[in-house]
Amino acid sequence: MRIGYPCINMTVGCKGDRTFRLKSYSEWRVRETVKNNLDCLLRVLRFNEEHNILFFRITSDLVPFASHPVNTFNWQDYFRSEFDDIGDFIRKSRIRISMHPDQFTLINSVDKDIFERSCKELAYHAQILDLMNLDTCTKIQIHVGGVYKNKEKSMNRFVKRYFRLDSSIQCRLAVENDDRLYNVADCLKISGETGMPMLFDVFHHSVNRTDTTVNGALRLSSKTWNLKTDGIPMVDYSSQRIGGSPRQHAESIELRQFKNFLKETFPVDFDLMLEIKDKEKSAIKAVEVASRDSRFLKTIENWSGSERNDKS
DNA sequence: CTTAGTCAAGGGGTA
DNA sequence: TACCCCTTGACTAAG
Repeated sequence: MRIGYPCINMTVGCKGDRTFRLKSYSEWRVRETVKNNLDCLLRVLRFNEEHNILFFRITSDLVPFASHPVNTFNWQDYFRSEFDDIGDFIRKSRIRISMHPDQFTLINSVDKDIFERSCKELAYHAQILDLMNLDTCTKIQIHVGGVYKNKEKSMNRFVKRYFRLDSSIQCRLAVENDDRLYNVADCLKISGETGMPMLFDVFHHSVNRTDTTVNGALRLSSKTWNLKTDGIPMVDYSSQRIGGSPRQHAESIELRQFKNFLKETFPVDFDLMLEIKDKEKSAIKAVEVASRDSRFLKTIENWSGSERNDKS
């Protein structure tokens, strides 16, 4: 078990998701922004390694307008050595990476143009991971998409469209249950029809549930991950914001609940993404709690003495 | 300098 | 049809 958080670190003092307005687009601006974002990403990854945070979601905003026609700059070649270096660091530290395209990436959209744009956006995500030479255990997680007034048809459209995607994208995709439309059972069905692993989101399950328990859903989704090609399952975790609307994420991790979750899911192994607003602060607390859990300990201890700690 | 409006991209629910 | 929610700042022009 690795523990991590998404995209942003609030301690290190740099932002890895800087962007700008379309109106102020220039090649120079892309170059400067991507340089900043890649530098920052490496700093954040170093911070994470030092704190035993070995799971991290890379922001989709790494390259501004990456899949937009306005961006004709060949950032892939220009930053090749930076991507190489970051990838080397990730592999050496045994950090697990995921990405999560924004909600307008919809491969089941009834609108062909939206599907086309989504393909480009997914290609961009896969390209980032390819440039870092990361394997297929590195996942790009997406939701099923909209219902468009006919859920069954929309699920079938998702499956059909999946098979039209480039294999470099297919091999990295995981489908995640969302908080309103497609629950665990729906995603398991799609997983069965496509062969893609299902990423279980504990919080979404609590607001868009089936009659399966957390543990049941976890076990079912775990079976969809091929250990060799997909790695151990990824799981998203959050709790509800106190006093907030039912779908809002918590400000900080609720430790009592988290301990309970660890107990409840034992001994199923997975990598856990904490979708909590205060980011690395909660991740550090969770690592502290999990350091009494054998799944987490095994991960850390198995790696001592390996390359990772061989820095002298 | 501070502030408020705006920003590439969607879907769904409600009034 | 119009607006709000999800979520998230941070960019940018205006004051």
